[in-house]
Amino acid sequence: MHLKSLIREKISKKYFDLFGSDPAEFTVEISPPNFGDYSTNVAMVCAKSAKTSPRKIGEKLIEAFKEDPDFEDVEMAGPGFLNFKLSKALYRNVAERYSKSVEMPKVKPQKIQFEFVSANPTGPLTVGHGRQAIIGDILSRLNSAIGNSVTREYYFNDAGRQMKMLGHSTWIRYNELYGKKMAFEEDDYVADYLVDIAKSISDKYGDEYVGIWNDEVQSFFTSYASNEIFEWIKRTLDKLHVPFDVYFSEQTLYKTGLTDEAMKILKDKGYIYEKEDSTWFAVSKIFPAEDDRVIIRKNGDPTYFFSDIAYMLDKYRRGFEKVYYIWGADHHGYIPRMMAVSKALGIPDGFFNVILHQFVTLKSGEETVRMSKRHGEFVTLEDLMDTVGVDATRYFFAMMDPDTTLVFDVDLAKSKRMDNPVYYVQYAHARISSLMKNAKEKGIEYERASLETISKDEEILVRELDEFQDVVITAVNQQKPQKLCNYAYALSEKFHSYYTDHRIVDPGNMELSKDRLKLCACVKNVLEVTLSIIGVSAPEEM
RNA sequence: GUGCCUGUAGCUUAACGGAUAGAGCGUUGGACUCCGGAUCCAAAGGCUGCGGGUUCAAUUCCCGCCAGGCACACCA
Repeated sequence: MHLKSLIREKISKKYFDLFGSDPAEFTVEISPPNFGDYSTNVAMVCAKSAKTSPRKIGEKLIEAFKEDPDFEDVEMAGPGFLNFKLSKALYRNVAERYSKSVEMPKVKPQKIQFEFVSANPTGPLTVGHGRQAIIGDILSRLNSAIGNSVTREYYFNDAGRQMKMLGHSTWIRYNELYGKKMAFEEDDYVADYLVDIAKSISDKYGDEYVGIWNDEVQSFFTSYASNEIFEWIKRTLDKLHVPFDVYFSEQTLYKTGLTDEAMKILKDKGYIYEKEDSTWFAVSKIFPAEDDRVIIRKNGDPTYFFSDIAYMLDKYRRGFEKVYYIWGADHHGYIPRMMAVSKALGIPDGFFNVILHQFVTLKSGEETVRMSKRHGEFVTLEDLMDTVGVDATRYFFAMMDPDTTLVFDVDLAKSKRMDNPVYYVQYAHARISSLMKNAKEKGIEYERASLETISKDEEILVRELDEFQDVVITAVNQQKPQKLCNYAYALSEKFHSYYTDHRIVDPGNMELSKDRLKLCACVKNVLEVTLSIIGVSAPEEM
């Protein structure tokens, strides 16, 4: 059993026996050095309800644990912490388990959805999308791993104004190829990648569209360009190892009649009204401080917000218990109106969730690269991956709290030196792999080692191994992928330190060697699982 | 002006409300005739932006300031 859980259960039970009630919420954690192995604050948090002092509670618990063979020693220290020293047998059990496999904690399964990236096919993915892709991907991996049923979804607008501008811009580039200069319209896309697409059209269809602009040409250029770009986006995601289960097109909502249905529901409930020739959704009826929003424009075109309403209804109808929208921080103003939508549609609280992440800038040397999509001056996600590699790209996006702005240090990510955390962690794994190989060559079989020689320094490692489940749960609950990176780093750190102080494969002491190898195998297993969730490779050699 | 996010060592940052705020870079000084030196050990460097409050205990929770980022469209 997980050591902390074991200690926790023993405390709860003893406490109930002694005081006739359950203890208040308390913690069990790894002690600081020289305070035993694990410590709890139970005596302090229960003092008030038990109407006695922490010291008295602690003394009684210590007395009650005297005969427990799992605890070699229990002491009280500081303001009332109880510090436990665990038996060797417990440590052996834990190590034994991790040497075989790494179990994921399991939760009551839920059907959940993560919707992320969702970039419209008007241009390549940027580094900002990259951050979002990694956050979404890791949270998806985590939730699948603990037993939830996860759908990864990519939503895109394939109707509407932006698409039209994309088609028009491509057509202009196409005409340029034939020497016909035309003016871009105000919101057209001027970026260079459209030149390539125009060339490809020219290669296939020649000059048949030069100087001709009508609805048919419009729709041809729009769909040609968006298809090309979408393929490009998908290749990039593939390269980044971010798969999607569903690519959901906005048009579907209109084709299936879901938009009409959503409109009817909201109308019946009185959330829809007409004003100034437009149709409005009454956000203020739910959140008085918020402004109402237009869903059908004067010209009869629906806004994207209207699609989003129907899309939420669709998600709900599909039976998800929870949906997560992962958005860049610039979208945060969208949250209240979407929350209002979920309430207006009668969707239960807890269904609609948003995970926001702050922006990304790139740093190379002293120079900070600013993103400017508008002028076609931005670094694509693909360029970044080609420069620093997939592992570093993923790790660097994963290792920072989504709530903080991320300065992506390109030079650091590229470096194969010790200051690069990716290599530090991978190096630990490669080093252990090398040990295993070494042992194999010498014919040392360690799988069935007894672990009798386990002592203080090994226990440090075992405690760190046993943190794994907690880290996973915390990462999921707080939606913080960086917890995994921090953990992988901490475990690697403890291994490197252990390695330096102890000779693992010692021909002069076979029993010790086997025990140590077995322990290293545990570390390797946990590192592999952790890295696999981060989506970074665990190399045998580097 | 309103809302959201963030202020921790010179730099990048960690810390389910817990004990002496933990790392890396940089600086200084050390460690393999032996398993991968891409490693390890040590030193120096902190009124955790400021001021209140809650608590046995606050970097963490609450309130007010200050600073930076972002958003406030019939664009997404």
